[in-house]
Amino acid sequence: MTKFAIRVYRAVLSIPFGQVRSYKWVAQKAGSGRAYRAVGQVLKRNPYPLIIPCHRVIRSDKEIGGYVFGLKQKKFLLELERELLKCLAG
DNA sequence: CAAACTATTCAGC
DNA sequence: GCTGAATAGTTTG
Repeated sequence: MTKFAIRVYRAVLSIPFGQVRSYKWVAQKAGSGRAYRAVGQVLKRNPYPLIIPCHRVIRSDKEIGGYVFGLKQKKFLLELERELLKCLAG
């Protein structure tokens, strides 16, 4: 657990429901906008991949980077949140 | 401290 | 659309 990791977790947890951010975004909030690589590292090695919405973090190209449980799950969660958002919002 | 690793991103063709 | 180069932090020896 490092300061950078904590910052990354806070940034990721700050992502609203149904929303997605890029690693660069998280890295910037974490402190260094050029540590997107480290962000991925910290995310993949995060102590609690469940309490952290790491599935809301995707590549800048809108591409799925990776996921602890599998890319399919990540995509599924993203689509699920969008669908749920539509049901809740409108 | 140094080397290796990484769920990325930008630039050139 | 693909290939090559660059950045910053964690991890391991």
